Amino acid sequence: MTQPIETFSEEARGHGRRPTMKEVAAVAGVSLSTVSRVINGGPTVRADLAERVDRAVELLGYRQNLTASSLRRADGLSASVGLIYEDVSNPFFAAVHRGVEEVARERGVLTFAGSSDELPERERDLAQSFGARGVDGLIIAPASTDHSYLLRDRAAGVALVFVDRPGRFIDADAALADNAGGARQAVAHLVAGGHRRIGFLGDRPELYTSGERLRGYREALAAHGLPAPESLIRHTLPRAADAYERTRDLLLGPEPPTALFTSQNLITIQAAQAIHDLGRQRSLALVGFDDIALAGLLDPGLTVISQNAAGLGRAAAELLFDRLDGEVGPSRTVVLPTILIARGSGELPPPPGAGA
Amino acid sequence: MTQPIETFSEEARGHGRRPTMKEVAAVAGVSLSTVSRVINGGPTVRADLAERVDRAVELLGYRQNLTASSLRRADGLSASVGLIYEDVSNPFFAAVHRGVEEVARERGVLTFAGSSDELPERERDLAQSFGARGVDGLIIAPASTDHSYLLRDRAAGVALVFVDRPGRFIDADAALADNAGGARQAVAHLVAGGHRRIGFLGDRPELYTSGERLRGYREALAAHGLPAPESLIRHTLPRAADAYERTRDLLLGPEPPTALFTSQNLITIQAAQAIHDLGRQRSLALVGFDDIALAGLLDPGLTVISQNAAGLGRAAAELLFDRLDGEVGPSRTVVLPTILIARGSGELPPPPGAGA
DNA sequence: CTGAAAGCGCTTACAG
DNA sequence: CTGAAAGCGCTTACAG
Repeated sequence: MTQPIETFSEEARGHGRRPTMKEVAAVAGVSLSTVSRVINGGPTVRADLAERVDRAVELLGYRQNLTASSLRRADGLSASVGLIYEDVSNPFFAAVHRGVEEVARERGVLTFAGSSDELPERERDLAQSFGARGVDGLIIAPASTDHSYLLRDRAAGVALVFVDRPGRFIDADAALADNAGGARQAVAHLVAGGHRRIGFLGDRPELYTSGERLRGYREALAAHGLPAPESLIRHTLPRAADAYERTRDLLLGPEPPTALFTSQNLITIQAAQAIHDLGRQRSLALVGFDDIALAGLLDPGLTVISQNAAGLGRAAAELLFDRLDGEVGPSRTVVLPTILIARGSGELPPPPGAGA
Repeated sequence: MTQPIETFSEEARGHGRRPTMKEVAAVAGVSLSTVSRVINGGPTVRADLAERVDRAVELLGYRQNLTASSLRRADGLSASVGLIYEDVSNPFFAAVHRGVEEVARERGVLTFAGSSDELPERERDLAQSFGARGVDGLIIAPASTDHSYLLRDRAAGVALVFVDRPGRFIDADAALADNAGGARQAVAHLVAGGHRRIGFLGDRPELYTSGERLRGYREALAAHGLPAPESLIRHTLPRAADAYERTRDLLLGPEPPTALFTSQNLITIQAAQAIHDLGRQRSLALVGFDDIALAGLLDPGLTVISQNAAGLGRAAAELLFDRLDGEVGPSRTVVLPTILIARGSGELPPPPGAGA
């Protein structure tokens, strides 16, 4: 393993200025107004003047200053939206980001992303920073538990949509997965496979998604007349990395489950590692929420509840643009269904003597 | 599986206005200048006036308009940087993003991200959009093959750093992984394990990283006196998804390799799937460039060349902020080392009769 | 220390 | 159709 290497090469850096519209006007020999009309595709400019402007733009390498433009513009729009979520490097949020971007791009709108690290104060800082930069809308996967601070921004005309988790203490549009339904699918699947002791491994329970998935887990057990003792339920605190230890606790405890439902991609990865290290990958059933790369290549393959992350991003962006287009109706919540993908780990039977 | 559900609830949306500094001044009974001084932490404001301003800010819910602010500011800085890369949903770039954000955050600088989809024209559009919004700097993982279009932006004072791949036709700072070195590590490892027919599966060869990794592959084979016939080399065209088919071509062809080096995370995933589907996971050695979640849980585990993606992002951001801090020296290239992580797939021996 | 005035780069009524 | 002027929300010399 080598050390970092630095190589050097030469070139002076000019700290010049960007040409202004005024300079373009001077070069083209027209007024500032005319240049503005040409740049903004105004309908009524004589062909030869437009031509002169275009040449001057080309010559000077002029680029419109959008911040100055939106400052004076009647609609005040900046053609940008802010996206705030927990962690850029979580593949789930990356896919949400992708979905938002796809829709925004079609409208020539730029996406600014920032991660909150699950810290309420960082979420607020980011929302404020985006607001101070004049974004037209905000898409937030909430970390904080009180979003009333956003009421002012919305009153100021900033469109607002929540994704993955709804806002709290604010009534706003949201795009959510069917978290409880997905959890019910997972548990029902394990019950159908003969399991009666099914463990739950989740995030901090205050998190909306984690709470909903726990609710679905409990509902499904109740629907099948099975108990849900607290001894089968574990929460990772404070980070998903703890899932490795929590899995060991559960499996090495006095009354271990015969199957495990893990509520999130990073937790599933840790749990799978722990199960593997205990040599239990063929004797403990596992269903995880969120699909994961390589899940199909494990032996057995990893059974998952897949949510449509890019779809959530797209749905959130569509809700947002509806508002920017003038939609003034009551707030809407879009709930996307989940899919169970059976690959083997969720179909392992309980050991002969277990259960009942 | 249920249909998407929409639920409605009620609340009127106010499309009001954000309070201005002028209004704060009126409420506080001071001049605009004084408010500006208080907001920007100016040194010389009488305590009681500052107090009145603070109260007015609180009362009105005033938030500074940063676009107007940077428009008039002497340094013209906007405290934001733009990040352009191929795909938000590729975990490698997500980790780079994360690294950039960590460093930017420490300086109160916001990160705006956009993906180029590997399209040169989209990269240019994004760079232009970011420029029009007044970013202080641009960090680019290049898709295009000619970056001279950025010379103007840099002349206008925009700091510029490339990450993962260097810029072309422009002399600029860059943060790169030791691509060729990592590939040499991979091949040397396989050769040491007894392999003499080692296949290469890479991206489009025009891509810098892919080209470098191919070069490292060839150099390592040459260094060990082994031939590198074209029949052992495959490129995915146009997308990594083709890697599945290319792997089959290679393994089912007339003179199949006994080991495979895959040059990128998405390609490795496809190749591993193909190898698995052919039932060759225990008889074909595999080393992939880039680490992947769950790689350790495969059987055998996946041996990889790991690059420090977050480190690349951090290094790029540090180069950028050095420039913004006034560093005017020649351009610098930081090269980060790679690490080989042996997990099993790269240590499989060639079959008894194979090779020389 | 404070305020009135000019001006950042643009768009938009308003005359012509 | 075109241009001169006002003004978006702010910062920054410049007087006082």
